[in-house]
Amino acid sequence: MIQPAYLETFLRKTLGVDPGSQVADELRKLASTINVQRGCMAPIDHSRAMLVYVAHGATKLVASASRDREQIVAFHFGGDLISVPENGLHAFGLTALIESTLIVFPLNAMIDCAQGERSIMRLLLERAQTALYRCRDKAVGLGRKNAQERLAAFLIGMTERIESVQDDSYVIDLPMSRRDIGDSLGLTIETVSRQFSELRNAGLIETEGRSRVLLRDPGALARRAGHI
Amino acid sequence: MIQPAYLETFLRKTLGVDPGSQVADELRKLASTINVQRGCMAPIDHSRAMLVYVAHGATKLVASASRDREQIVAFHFGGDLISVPENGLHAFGLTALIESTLIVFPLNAMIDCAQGERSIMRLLLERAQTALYRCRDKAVGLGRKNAQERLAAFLIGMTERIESVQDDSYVIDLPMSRRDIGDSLGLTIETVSRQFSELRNAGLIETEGRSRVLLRDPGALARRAGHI
DNA sequence: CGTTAACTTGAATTAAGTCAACTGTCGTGG
DNA sequence: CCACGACAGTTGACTTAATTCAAGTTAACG
Repeated sequence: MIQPAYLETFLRKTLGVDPGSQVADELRKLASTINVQRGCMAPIDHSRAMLVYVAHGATKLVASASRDREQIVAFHFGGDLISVPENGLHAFGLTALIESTLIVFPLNAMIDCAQGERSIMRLLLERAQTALYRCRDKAVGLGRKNAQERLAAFLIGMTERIESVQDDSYVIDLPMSRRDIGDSLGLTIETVSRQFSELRNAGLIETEGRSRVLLRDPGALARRAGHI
Repeated sequence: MIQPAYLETFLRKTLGVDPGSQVADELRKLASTINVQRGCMAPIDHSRAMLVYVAHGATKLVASASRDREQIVAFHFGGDLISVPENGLHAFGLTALIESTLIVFPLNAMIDCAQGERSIMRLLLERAQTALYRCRDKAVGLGRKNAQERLAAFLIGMTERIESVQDDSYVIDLPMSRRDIGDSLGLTIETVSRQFSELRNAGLIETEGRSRVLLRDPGALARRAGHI
């Protein structure tokens, strides 16, 4: 079930557009709000670049390097803006990790109609920069870090994005599976599992069930992440 | 020796700004044009994000994962725009591969003064998207491709950017060393060398001296690159 | 409470890294 | 213009981190 309010909130709060303005009207025409169930791929037209706003939920942006070799390029959470490229070297797909509401715009049409609005252009540019910086950090991890450093960096990064504090140690409820973590870190599911065990044995983390992780010593974890 | 004309050309041709306008004047005040010798790091203030235009030359953007583990995040050539982040998780440095002329702007100040100009904002956004897409493709390679696929993809990618045709086969003069290629592909110098030899033995490429590569069978090379 | 899929653990394999020796290229100075 | 030196690149032998294959466990859901 789609809350039409999501689009209005996005226009007003995120883009800072006057709901009565002509730009708002044009953007409403371009937008399609979709609800995607856990594990389902968002039905996105991949023949042109799209801009997706995560109104609510969590998603993964997956590239297929080839048959059964997938690389998760980024995870996204409520409030994030995702730029989904048209298919090029690799095929991209956007999949919901939990039930999510997404607002989808054709990127170029959206820019055409927003280019007069300073606040929108500025926001898009800032978000693109953030995505670029995150992607670069990911590249550094994939290129030059070992399995343990990658997992530690992943946990630290996730904590910054979905943290909730509980008696002086950070608690995160990961919406993604071990397979997703592996596909994001360029590792196999088994290696991810072994590294979880090592961090657990070292007393740096605890786990509860499949998804909950408690960071018992964030400082030590950050050191293992190989951040200078 | 710095050609002052570079800045004017950048303002007029790349940004599409009227040289007599107030914006042009403000941008001139923000810009610093520097000449960087082969192998030297550009003297950039890393306490804030910078935007660098490569007026002429070739550069590498390097992140230090930690002592003697460097990851090259991107290569750039004349006409490219680079967004150099302020130091965060990793320390970044921009180094010239050959003697280069760079025009450096503080990113935020530049956006402040350009945000009224549609063409500039649009250009910056497009360039940021391109950088993001390239970075994602790099992440896919680093996460899910083997050494040979990485080198093949690298050669194909470089050909698209610095190609010159010579009797029906592509010829590229790589401005970077084997070490740079390794640091970009997340491999050691020895592995890069072995993969060059394999591609050579397979008849897909020939090499002349240290830097020249002839692509004898670009189609087969692209197939080895693992592009779908 | 049972079933299934997700996760974990262990043993064997492999791709890439490391260490070490050798060779080729390129720039310099005789 | 050639010879030399220094460094970049290549090749080989060995090591290792992560993958693969194969059993177990455990968590979550009906």
